[in-house]
Amino acid sequence: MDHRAKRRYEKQARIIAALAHPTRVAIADLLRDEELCVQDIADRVGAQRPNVSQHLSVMLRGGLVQTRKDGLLVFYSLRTPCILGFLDCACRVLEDGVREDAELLEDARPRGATR
Amino acid sequence: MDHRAKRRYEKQARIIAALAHPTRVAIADLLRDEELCVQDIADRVGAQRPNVSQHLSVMLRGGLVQTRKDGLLVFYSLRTPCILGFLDCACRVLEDGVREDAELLEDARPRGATR
DNA sequence: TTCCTATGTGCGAATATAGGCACACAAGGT
DNA sequence: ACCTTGTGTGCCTATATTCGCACATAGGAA
Repeated sequence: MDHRAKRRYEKQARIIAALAHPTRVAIADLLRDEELCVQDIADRVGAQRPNVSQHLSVMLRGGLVQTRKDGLLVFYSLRTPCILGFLDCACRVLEDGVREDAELLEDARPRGATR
Repeated sequence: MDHRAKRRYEKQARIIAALAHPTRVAIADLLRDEELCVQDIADRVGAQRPNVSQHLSVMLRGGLVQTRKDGLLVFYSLRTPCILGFLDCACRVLEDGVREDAELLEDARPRGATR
């Protein structure tokens, strides 16, 4: 593998990893169409401030979010909407999985069986 | 946060995490438009068979790839093309980052300076 | 058939990395 | 002076990653 390609894969993986955590997925979903400060995110996610702050710093380092300071508060917002495509694609993968499982069950229950 | 939503975020994060590694990004890029067996992937990625096999098992468990056995070989292929959207979006994030940095440098070099 | 090779995968151990928690501190508002 | 907000630090635990080795399987050759 090319050395330049290797570097690119590392950077891409770093960005993807910035979203590879349940709390960070929840944060991205919260920021779908509004900007929020750390305390609000912590309240809605159900985590503690330092924890949320750390996750936000990971997402900020990855370039997924941007900040806007307003007095005492720091508002976070998504930097590009295509990040939501991650979540939607993940949902599609999940849907494909359940559809496949459903088809397997169809085969096991040939006709008319209700239970 | 709702308990059901929490579960969904965990599942989404698990799928995203299945791609959050340089080697796995490289594998997804290799499988962009062709199916490959483990040995070929190992050769092109520059890793060892057991290592690639483990990464593929992670991607398989996450539902990102599917397998097709043909005699001695096991061919892996992407299960849904929207996964490539992950990579493309990651590239866009990177591009936005360099564009932003370039703009900052523009401000620092007002006019006509070449070096 | 028997032997041999190639492929893929599971297992165990060592290392590296991430997550979570508690605390303290800086900045800004009242 | 006091409170709120956000962030940094240190510590511990859990998980991920890699490697070497061994094993099962499938195909070909003698």
